[in-house]
Amino acid sequence: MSESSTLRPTRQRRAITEALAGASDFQSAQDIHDSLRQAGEKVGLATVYRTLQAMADAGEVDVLQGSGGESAYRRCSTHHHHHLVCRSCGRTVEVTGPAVESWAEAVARDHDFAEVSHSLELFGICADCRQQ
Amino acid sequence: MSESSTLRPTRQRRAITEALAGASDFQSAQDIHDSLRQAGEKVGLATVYRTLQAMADAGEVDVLQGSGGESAYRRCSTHHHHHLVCRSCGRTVEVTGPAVESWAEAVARDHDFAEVSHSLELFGICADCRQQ
DNA sequence: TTTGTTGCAAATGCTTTGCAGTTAA
DNA sequence: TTAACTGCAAAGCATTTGCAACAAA
Repeated sequence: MSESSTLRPTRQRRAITEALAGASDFQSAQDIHDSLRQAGEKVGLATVYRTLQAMADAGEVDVLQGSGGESAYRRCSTHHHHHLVCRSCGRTVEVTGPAVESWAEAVARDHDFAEVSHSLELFGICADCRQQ
Repeated sequence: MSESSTLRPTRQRRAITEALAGASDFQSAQDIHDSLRQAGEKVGLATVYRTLQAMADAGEVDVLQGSGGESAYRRCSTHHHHHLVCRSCGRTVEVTGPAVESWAEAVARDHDFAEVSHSLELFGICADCRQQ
């Protein structure tokens, strides 16, 4: 938990950042660890976890909760948005939903809740996967 | 994974169902196990997990993915809806969002995705928790 | 030098499973 | 009797943490 102290740009940190930049879809910490391995970069698994967590705290990456207790990370634009994920191939599309945002706020107001945030993910089968 | 075979109404099964019925909010498998313990019902933790999973498969309960790799269960009305959960006390309110449903369908259509489902949860601080 | 970082291995914590005994049908 | 169900304890997994060696500032 290194608060907002000093973050050092180390080799490992850079490698992980690049691995995320190169991937188009969500990847688990272990996926990233494997990628780095194959790319010849030696980075400890614990370091991958720690770094990913730090990046998530800093809002540099998005976190998606898998159903098996594992988290998937993805480098993301900073503005608020959601994802449409293909259940079959994992392809991900970034989507925004103004309608949802305002709806969420209205609901929160109705029930007198403050500091409302929301998590929303859409799942389906993409056109490509349907064809075969 | 006992498909659509025969489901037997046992003492344990009943106890778990009642524990869920008595609770108003989401509870983890372990929470339920504890409740049963205190209520004098002796049910194995593994059984609680197996039963909860079976009920989830049957659509009798809702499953919420916690951030720490743990699942929370709740007896739920069968119609489609979402939840507004208090981050502080855990109080849960069931909400529906016609706007969200139609938005989700529209997005899916735009990107040519089929069989679209979505998971949506709202989190905030309820009025009671804010007062203290 | 000082302090954040890293790697490894050990330790967590939640959930699943193997197996033998138990129970509903 | 038979096929599910149960409990216990032993895995299984993803993730976290302690600690000594390291590296950036």
